Amino acid sequence: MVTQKDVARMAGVSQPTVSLALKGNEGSVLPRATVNRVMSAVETLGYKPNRLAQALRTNQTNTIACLIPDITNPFYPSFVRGVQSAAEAYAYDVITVNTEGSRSRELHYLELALQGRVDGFVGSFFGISDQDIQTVEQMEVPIVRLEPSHKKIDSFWLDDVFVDNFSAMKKLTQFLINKGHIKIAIISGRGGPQNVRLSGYKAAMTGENLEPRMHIVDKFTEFDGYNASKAILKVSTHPTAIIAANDLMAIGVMRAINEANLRIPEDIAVAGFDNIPASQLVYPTLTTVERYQDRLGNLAVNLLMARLKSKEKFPRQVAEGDYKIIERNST
Amino acid sequence: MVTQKDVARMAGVSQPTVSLALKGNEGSVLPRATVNRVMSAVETLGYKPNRLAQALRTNQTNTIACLIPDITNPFYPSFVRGVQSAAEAYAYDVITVNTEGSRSRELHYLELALQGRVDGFVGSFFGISDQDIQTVEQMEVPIVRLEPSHKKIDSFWLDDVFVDNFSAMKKLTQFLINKGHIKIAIISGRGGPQNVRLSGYKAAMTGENLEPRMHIVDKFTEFDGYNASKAILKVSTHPTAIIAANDLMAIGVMRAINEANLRIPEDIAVAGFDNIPASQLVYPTLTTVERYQDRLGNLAVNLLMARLKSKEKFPRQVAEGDYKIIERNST
DNA sequence: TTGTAGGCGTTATCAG
DNA sequence: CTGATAACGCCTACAA
Repeated sequence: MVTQKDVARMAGVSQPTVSLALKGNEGSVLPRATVNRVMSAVETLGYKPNRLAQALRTNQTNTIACLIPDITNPFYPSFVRGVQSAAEAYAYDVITVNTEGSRSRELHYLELALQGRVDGFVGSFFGISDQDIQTVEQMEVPIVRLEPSHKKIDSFWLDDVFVDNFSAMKKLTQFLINKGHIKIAIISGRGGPQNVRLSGYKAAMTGENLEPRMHIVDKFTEFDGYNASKAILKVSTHPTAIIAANDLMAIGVMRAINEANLRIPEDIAVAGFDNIPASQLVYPTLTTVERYQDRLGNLAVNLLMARLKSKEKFPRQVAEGDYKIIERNST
Repeated sequence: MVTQKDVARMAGVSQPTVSLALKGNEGSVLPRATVNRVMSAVETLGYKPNRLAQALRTNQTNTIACLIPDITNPFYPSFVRGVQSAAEAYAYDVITVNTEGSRSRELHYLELALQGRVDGFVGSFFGISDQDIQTVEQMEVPIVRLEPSHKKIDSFWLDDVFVDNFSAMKKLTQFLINKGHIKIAIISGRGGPQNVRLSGYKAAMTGENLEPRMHIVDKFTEFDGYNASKAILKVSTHPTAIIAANDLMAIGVMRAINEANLRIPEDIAVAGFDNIPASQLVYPTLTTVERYQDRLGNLAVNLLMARLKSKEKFPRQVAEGDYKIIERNST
């Protein structure tokens, strides 16, 4: 490994001088000539700074961790992508970790910071509830969470980015109502973002004096959507539109409708949530809600960097991301 | 940050003794009592070893980099997952990087090793051609590539894992032939794995004295599959089966067939390659080839670890992964 | 303008 | 059995 010492020897200067020359101070205390000599030595030797040593000395690793429940869940890769590209712009590395959404694993990975491995966190913390905030506060590590809604808490370390799932689902429901649908059912789970979406649906329906038809499921796969719709379609007064709280379930809904020999959207309209890649590959293509996860990733990193670059604590930041109803052929 | 010094003070020993106690030598030179005192101090103080400092000292970071072209490409997440879970078992961290498949970015990220940030690499190197091997050799960093076929080269640092794309596609084609198809077309690109698959198709067809019908495309999206099939379907003697070199294109093929008011599989059978999540969400579900990417990820990490754990160089390793024809409703 | 000295937290090699 | 001591590569005073 080529070190500053090697460079120093070659340039005929001392090692600290090399260090100085490399950081290229604009007010440069060093004379041009010296800097040039050092630089050409760096060049010919192929010196690369050892970032571990830098980190040990400066106490910052230029690395952040990105925690997500599961990289194979189609919602996350583009968030990760957004995080990585933003981080790269700041010359930061990203360690991506699958937490399985479990609290213990989330807490476990937060220890990466205590081991001096990362400077901060970005990601989706399902497990860490508001009562863990104390723990987090005393770790004194900046964290930016990806949340389903605006949470009001006090903290000097926990920032949030969020998309307003409530109004997104409210708007999606309203969109169907405006299309003339009266009997609109929803299939949704109770956890995390899905619960918030459920409320949005309810708000839209009751706001128009329509009766909410809610079908609660435990898990959120295509299969769960399929099963739930089977039940829904059995009833003779079945709805003319079904909303699923995510695209995977919506695709299951579509299959059930197909098998019942009903047409989409003529007999029953279907809408989903998330705009996963598959949503435009199914037939008919699925109306859904885009959350611009890549931008959320960017946003999250920007908030994190604001903290990392600032020497002083400052109160919690919350940034809202865009969403958009994507109208396709299923409605 | 709690350091060994703090622990030492609390346990009434010197700092190096703490270091000794922690690594729990089985032949333990240290008396039980001392170890216990140290351990309880570790416990109460919540000491976590600073891995940067360890890395600086030992010259190994316990981190590997996973290079892939694009995390949003549905093929990769489960490979990454496999890599991460295997690495975790070895107590290694994984830094995942998107290279865009560009040679310059791949070479750039290989510098992570020179910066002392990672111990080795795993992933898909599209850009690094065989002529870069010299460069790689003199970096003296272990790399395990995910390759589309068995490549015979000499190296002490480059290992490969691969799935035999040639025989997989040959088998898939044979599968269709056995179903009675005579006129079977393929839509494929020329690059990387697709080229190998193309050869497999050709081998199967000529082996049965059937005329290959090859449609070469430049890119490999759903849209490209759609366009290519439009052309194919125009001809009156159109094939009774279409193979696409990946699932995304196959799904495009299915759409084109739908729009031509033909039935799948009665009029035309369709098969893809990769078993991406969407392939079982489309209607009808798509017959395709599973490559068990998660296992490949595991395998790759295992090969890498063999090198990292061994103090001596040894000749190149090549490991073959499984594949399987997944028969679904499109054939 | 440059070099010397000290230290970041750890491990390894010695004496004692 | 244990405690100094040095070293990993780098950065930051401060002194020359």
